[in-house]
Amino acid sequence: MSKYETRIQKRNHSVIMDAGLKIFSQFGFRGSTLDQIATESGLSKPNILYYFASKEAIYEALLTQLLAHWLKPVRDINPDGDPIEEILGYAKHKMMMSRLYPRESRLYANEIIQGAPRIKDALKGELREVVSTLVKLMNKWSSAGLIRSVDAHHLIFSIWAMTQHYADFDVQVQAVLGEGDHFPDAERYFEDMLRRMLTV
Amino acid sequence: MSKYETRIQKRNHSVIMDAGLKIFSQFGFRGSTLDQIATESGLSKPNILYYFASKEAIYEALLTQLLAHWLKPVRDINPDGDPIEEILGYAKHKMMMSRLYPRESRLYANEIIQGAPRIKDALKGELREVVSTLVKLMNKWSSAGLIRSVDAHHLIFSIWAMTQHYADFDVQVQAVLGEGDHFPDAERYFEDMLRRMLTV
DNA sequence: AATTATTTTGACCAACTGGTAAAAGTAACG
DNA sequence: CGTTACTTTTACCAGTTGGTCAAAATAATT
Repeated sequence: MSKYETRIQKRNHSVIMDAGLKIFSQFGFRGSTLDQIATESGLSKPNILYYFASKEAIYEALLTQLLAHWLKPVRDINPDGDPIEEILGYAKHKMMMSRLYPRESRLYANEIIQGAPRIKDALKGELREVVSTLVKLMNKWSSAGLIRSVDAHHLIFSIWAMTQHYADFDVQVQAVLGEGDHFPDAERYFEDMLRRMLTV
Repeated sequence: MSKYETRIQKRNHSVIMDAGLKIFSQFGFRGSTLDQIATESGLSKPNILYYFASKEAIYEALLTQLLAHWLKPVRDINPDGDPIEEILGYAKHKMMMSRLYPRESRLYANEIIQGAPRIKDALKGELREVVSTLVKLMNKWSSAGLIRSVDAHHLIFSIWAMTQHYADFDVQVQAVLGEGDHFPDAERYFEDMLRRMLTV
């Protein structure tokens, strides 16, 4: 039932996804061209269209893959773990993803900024549902006096905003702080912030 | 010395800037076309190019105007005012700008995400300088025991990240929370967060 | 080795892109 | 009213865009 059977298909499929990620994350959907993706992947343009039906198909495959990758750590939050450590663990994981996969972050940011024309349904469905579950858990925790009472939705937004910022606005961060790895300081600040917000 | 003398020039110049802002903020520079801007502004394409030398010229004019608009409230922070209220005032002002001018925010975000090819110099110059001044002021305040000792750079980043988020990721916020004005709740959460971070 | 299935390429296309040139239209002004 | 300066449009262009098609090249299977 697998769609990509031969080793050539497997390899080229992933080569194209890689190239697509690099190009789309830099220029957005409309700003990217198949020629760029072709050059980047080392394949010819018709060859790419042999593996993907269209430019849009590559982009959508990337978004789908991304959203799954994105939501997993939220789902992995353990309702029976230590509340503060669970939330901090998620936040740190998200920050690590920003450091290791900034292109994914930028691809997503590009899509959202432009109104999420291709994943609005997933946002209103899957994402909303996952967030809703997490919010209920947080509210349970704060009712039980395990964390401070905060607006759970906006707490989650602040985690996303911060982690996303260090990936998407990297150029700005580097311009202000100078070139280098600023994630250690960012993480320290971020953890302090969350502990202050969550500690009763 | 003024570049736009006649009333027709004034009107059309601003009509084009408006249309450009709308289009560029939605699709980024490469994803936007002069035809779109022409349609949006109600002028013909050659007529637009009578007022601006090129597509890029419109875009750059927008960015320049934007950055000034952006940095002003940072410069307006009063070193002799009450530290916490000054910082909170700036943060709230920035949040208000996100609510009132989300397109400007998105235009900027688009530019930065794509590596800031056209304003990197301004970031390394003007922006860095303004931030540097503010950081020194904050450090002075915390040395004097007026605010808690925090990493001033990352505090500023967290203000930018949060405010930018509610403008740029509006679709996502709406998808998660449902349609409506979520700024009041956001502001309440944000103020609480900053007070927790800054209060000794 | 021959046949079949898969992969790659080169030539091509219609639609769209940013931008130009010149002429026609309109406003300003003495 | 006539002249001059400004504004707008029409027609156009060369380069790029996403995508197609049939043929050639390669790999897999018998």
